[in-house]
This record gives sequence, C-alpha cells and structure tokens, in this order.
Amino acid sequence: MNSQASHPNLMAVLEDRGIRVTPPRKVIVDLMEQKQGGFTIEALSEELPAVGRATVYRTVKLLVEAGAVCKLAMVDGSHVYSVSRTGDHHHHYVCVKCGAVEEFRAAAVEQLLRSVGTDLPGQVVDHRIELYVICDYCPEKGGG
Amino acid sequence: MNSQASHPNLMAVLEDRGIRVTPPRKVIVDLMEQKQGGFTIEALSEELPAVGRATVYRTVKLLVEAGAVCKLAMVDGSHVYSVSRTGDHHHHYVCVKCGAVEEFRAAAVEQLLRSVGTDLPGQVVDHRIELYVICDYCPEKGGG
DNA sequence: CTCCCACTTGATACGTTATATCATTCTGTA
DNA sequence: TACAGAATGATATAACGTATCAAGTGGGAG
Repeated sequence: MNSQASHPNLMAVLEDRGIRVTPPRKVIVDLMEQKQGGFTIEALSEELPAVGRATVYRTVKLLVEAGAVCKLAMVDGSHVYSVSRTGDHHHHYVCVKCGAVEEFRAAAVEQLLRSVGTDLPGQVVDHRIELYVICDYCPEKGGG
Repeated sequence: MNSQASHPNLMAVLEDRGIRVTPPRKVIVDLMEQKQGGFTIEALSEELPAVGRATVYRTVKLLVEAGAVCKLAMVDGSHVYSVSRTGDHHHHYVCVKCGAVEEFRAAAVEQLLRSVGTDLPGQVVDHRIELYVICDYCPEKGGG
C-alpha cells in the first residue's frame, strides 16, 4: 500500500481546539504522523515507554474527537486507528494481513446508501462502511 | 421497529454442527430467539442468573461462528448481537436510541462496493456496512 | 521575572467485555 | 452401571479503555 502523505498537522488540529502543546503530546503526535497505516494505541504506547499509557489514550481520543484520526472496526471487532489525510467524509479499506489502512471516497455508494435509508423506517443518523482487503504490497502476502 | 420473525431454529443450527443440546444452551437460545432486536451478552446473562456468564458467552460465540447470530459494531465501538433471520448475506440498521436491529439487503450497494473494490490495490476479502438510525417506533424517541 | 491557577501528566485503580483454566458435573453409549 | 468426552460454572486472566488524584508544568497577570 502506498502512503502518499499529505494529512494536516495533527498538533495544529489540537491547538485550534485550544489544547496546549506539550512535550508528551508532541512525541505522540509525531509518531502517529509516521504511522499512516493503521495502528493500535497499545502499539503506540509500547513505542513510547517514556509517555504514560493514559496520556497516549487521552491524546488519541482528543484527535478522534477532532476528526483528525479515525477509529475503525476490524472484522473481529477489534479496533485500529488511522490518521485522516483530509477532513472529508470518507471510508477505509484495511489490510487484514498487515493492518495497512487507506482511505477511499465513493460518492455513488453514499448516495445509494442514502436512498436505502429513505426506504427504512427511521432516520439515518450515521453509517459505517469498511472494506477488508489483502493488499498487493502486503509484506505478509501469501504468508500465514 | 417491526420484528416479523422467521429465523431458523438456533438450537438446530448448533445440532447441525454436532454441538450437544443441553439445558443451559436451551434456555440461552430460547431467550435469544425472543430478543430479535439487538442485545448484549451481559443483558442476556443478567436475565439468566442460573446460567454462568462463561456459558452465555460460549453459546453466543458458537452461534456467531455458525453464522446464525451477527455481531455488530455500534458507533461508539461497542457491540450488539442480533439473531439472523436468514443465512443470506445482509447488513443491519441499528437504532442508536433503543438498540433495535433490523436486517436489510441492498444488492445495488453490494455491487457498487464490489466495483470500488476492483479499483483498489489488493483483493477485497470482506466488508462491513452498518446504518445507524433513530427508529420510528423508538420508545426513547425525542427523549434523552 | 515571579507567582499562581488551570491544565497536564503518569501511576494506578477501576470498569467492561471477553477468553482461559480447571475441577466438577453431565450426557450418551456400550 | 461404568466410562470417555463434552459441557458447566466459578474464577483468574487478559485486552482495552476511563477515572482518580497527587504532583508537575506552563503561560499569563502583575
């Protein structure tokens, strides 16, 4: 999976929300910006032994609330996080082998889904679409 | 939400897989068949104090593996379970207020998603679509 | 520059959801 | 009835995440 990065500066997203720039937040955010694939908070935390787990969780949560980071559901119900490249509405495809995450936009799917929604009793307030793939560039490809 | 039930017999699904019919499993399965909306395992377990929590988890898991029960992701990442009415491929819409779950099929969406998949690097192996609604029949409607 | 208060941190307790363990019990069969 | 294997339930453990709280930090007011 090719990760051509051009996401917004995460620290700037936090600053815009009046959140203070601190050393722990900087190192967390720096690491997240390097990990554009998909990552778990535990993995993040393990790579930052100098930063408390709680702070990692808190910082990621702030970014999820700000919309700069997405929380995806895997097939088995576990979660991975991914830095949004843009603020646009989008969905994700995730490699079930290597955990790489990429965004996609599909206006036609959205529209069709909206029309499905109008046939349903009730008002659609949100939706979730996730594609699970085995990616072409997957280092694990063919492996176990 | 109207729950016109016609799901397969869950106990029969288990028997087909060579799983023994036991009193605890029967009461769990009976309760699940009554709860066609959506339910959490904890809720199930609370209503069956005579049955161990582990047995409830185990039985639901067997049914999820058998494809007779679906495990859905809510917006916040928590899970609800729902008895499948049929074995067909389908998706769900879930009321975020009352937790009611209904199935829907949308071949057009599936097909479109498949074409999205062909544009992606990698092979699509699975997908997830969930619609979150506030249902017309929701007892909590308008409330908090 | 210093003081001070609010924000932040990190250790840890706690909560939730789920699985693993294991001694005991049960089931179906010979 | 005796037996082997499956199932059960109490409990320990695990994964993931939030709440708590004492201590540290930072930035603006003076």
